[in-house]
Amino acid sequence: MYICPMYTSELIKGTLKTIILNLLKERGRMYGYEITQTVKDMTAGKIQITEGALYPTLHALEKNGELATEEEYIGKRVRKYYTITEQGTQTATEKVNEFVDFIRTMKFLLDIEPRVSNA
Amino acid sequence: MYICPMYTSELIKGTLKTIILNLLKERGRMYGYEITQTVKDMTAGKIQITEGALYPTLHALEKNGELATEEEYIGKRVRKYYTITEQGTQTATEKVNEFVDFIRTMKFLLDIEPRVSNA
DNA sequence: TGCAATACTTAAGATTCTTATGTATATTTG
DNA sequence: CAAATATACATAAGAATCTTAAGTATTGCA
Repeated sequence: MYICPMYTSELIKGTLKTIILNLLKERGRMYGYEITQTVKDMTAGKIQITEGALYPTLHALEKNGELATEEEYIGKRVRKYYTITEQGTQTATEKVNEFVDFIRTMKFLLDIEPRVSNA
Repeated sequence: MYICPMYTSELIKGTLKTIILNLLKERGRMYGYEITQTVKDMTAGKIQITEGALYPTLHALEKNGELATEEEYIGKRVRKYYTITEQGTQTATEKVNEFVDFIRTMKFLLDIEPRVSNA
């Protein structure tokens, strides 16, 4: 089995929105820093979302109506919680479906799996 | 099952080199236009490599010593055949392995599959 | 008390793609 | 047989998305 320390940035490119939307769809409510840490933990450090990539993406998703925010004070520090909207939930489903289909196509194209059937 | 006409460009981003190298590794000798058509056919049009993306990538791979070229005349028209080098073969294997690992990680992260084991 | 972790923001630069344009030959079709 | 389409290459401008970097400030720990 191939072990890799961290994926080349090209690979993760294009999946960031999918990851964020899906995580918020399944977990309900999260703040930015929490997202980076959760993804890092769940992937054993293989996917590390940088802050420079995360926050602009969160802002874009909010502006687009797929996420909503509520600020909360933890002591003196602001924390911005994100929740997914109805529209965001729909987008999340679509993006995951597209990704699943993409994986199937790539597996065939790269000849990774024996082609079982056309189902 | 989800049917999609063509993937959003973000998804394919980052897999172009992997696709090209692997195809040349398995098929031996191909020219640029042939690569675009083969990928289009194999993916039922879901992945369409544009020429603006293909040729610069081929040139970069050649410059990097992963591909070698030989020109051939088909009538009056030049055709540039690409073959993979030893170094390119190694890179192809690495990139495919990384992609397979990436798929596994993403499936877990997106909760697409039931987690069977940690193998 | 100083360093690491938490928590957010934004700007500059790199990479990789799309879109567009250019050139030219070969084939098909009305 | 002329026009449209397909084949075949190349490259430049612009868009999108990420990395790197720099800034600000609070909190926890050794």
